[in-house]
Amino acid sequence: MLTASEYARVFERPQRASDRWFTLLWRANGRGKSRLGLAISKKNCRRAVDRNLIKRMVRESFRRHRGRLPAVDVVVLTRRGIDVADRTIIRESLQRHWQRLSLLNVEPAGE
RNA sequence: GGAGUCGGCCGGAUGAUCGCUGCCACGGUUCCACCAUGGCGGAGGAAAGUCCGGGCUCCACAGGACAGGAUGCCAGGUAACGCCUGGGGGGCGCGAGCCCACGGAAAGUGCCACAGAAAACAGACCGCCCGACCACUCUGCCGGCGGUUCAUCCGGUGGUCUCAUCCACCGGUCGAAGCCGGCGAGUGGUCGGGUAAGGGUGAAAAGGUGCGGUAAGAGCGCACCGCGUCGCUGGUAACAGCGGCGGCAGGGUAAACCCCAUCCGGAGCAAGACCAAAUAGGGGGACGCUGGCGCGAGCCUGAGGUGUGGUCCGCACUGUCCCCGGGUAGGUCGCUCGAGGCGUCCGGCGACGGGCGUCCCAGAUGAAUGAUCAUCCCCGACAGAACCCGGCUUACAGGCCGGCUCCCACU
RNA sequence: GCGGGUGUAGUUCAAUGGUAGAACAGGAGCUUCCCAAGCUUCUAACGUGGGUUCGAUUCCCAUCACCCGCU
Repeated sequence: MLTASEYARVFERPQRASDRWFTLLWRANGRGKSRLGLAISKKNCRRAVDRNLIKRMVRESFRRHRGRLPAVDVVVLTRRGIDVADRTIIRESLQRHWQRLSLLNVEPAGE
């Protein structure tokens, strides 16, 4: 996702799912493919190195699961404690999120 | 071999596949955008903290002064600095070496708790010394009175045999106790003076040590050191050395106010420049409209139009078109060739400067480095560019190189 | 990117450069048949590291943590 207005459209009327590490907000976009947005707050993750690392991991994981996802705009938010979590745990958490998202029936993007 | 100190450097490596991103080339459609293929790149020594200094951009500005802030031994380096280099001075360390906001307290103001006699301006609590007086004590000295016994000594006379010796007597000398007077010493007290050596308090109380000197003392005198001042010499200078003179000024604190010298305009790439939808509003022009008022700009009124509604009534809204400028969303530039890196030569103790050669080495903008696999090792710390650069500071697994110092052992 | 503020007992706050204090909380005791309240008493702190000073919570520098503002 590229612009502030696209993010705002998701935050306006999102569907959501969360676990200990991440909160995912999504909304159908009617474009025929899924798009990713990141919101890694400085409050939950103080060091720039950790924020960049999490963004890389989310991007890579999204890239590998993208083919099975419905046509939604999804925004990934972090929760507190993410900066001290183990990498493999974060990776598994992301995989569960994508699998769950791919099984959902997403209603078309009605305004 | 051990301990230490200073300086420099590295910050996992290699390969394969799938991805992300910038530029270039050639294509896919004609340009842009986008896509494909190929090539070349793609986080740090601190990218960090934002503590200083500059470049760049915009705003302001004749010059000066005040206010405010910063800096503060000297010289140099630099675009500049609160940085660096070299030197001086002080402190610490056996040493290599390390540390220092290191101008001014005879311009003024403030503060210095407790203790102490006294904390800033010269004084004096104890003590020491001198003098006077009073009281007491005492051995000592002098003079007078007194004068016993013994011994000594001197002189005389006599005896024994001249002398010597011995004996006796006389005189003198000496002389105990006691009394009187004077002197002296000591102790205590009062008063008057002289001292700042010593004691004690403190972080700090009118230089230090020694000798002389003195009633006791004192730079009172002298020597050395310290201080001040003058001169000479060395040094660009800070400063150092030597010599003369002065016996000696006068507490500390300026990271308390302050004084002196030097420097500083303000903001920051979200600076700034440009392009520019939709909606509302501003300016200008043209056109259109029932009636009324007005010379006119215009005002009032309705009609007309749009929406609601099956239709009428009703209700709500309302000139149309074109141009201009500001400007929001959004976008483009600024944006990386630079006080640049590497190599080499020259100048300089050095920081650094100069010449030549060579290289182009991140430029994102919801913000790029990841995933999987293989091999190796010491199994990988602190940590992610956001306009750029020079410093400082802070964080950091492990490792490499070099200089120097101290100790131990052996040769 | 720029700028400001605050760190003191377990908590909330004070304090001219000269012994760090108050309230609440906690412990012990008294009081009560017991509890509460009350009374007495005790414990406990200057974020960290340097420097200036005789002496620093206070002054200066650095650093760490937290909070806030502008764009």
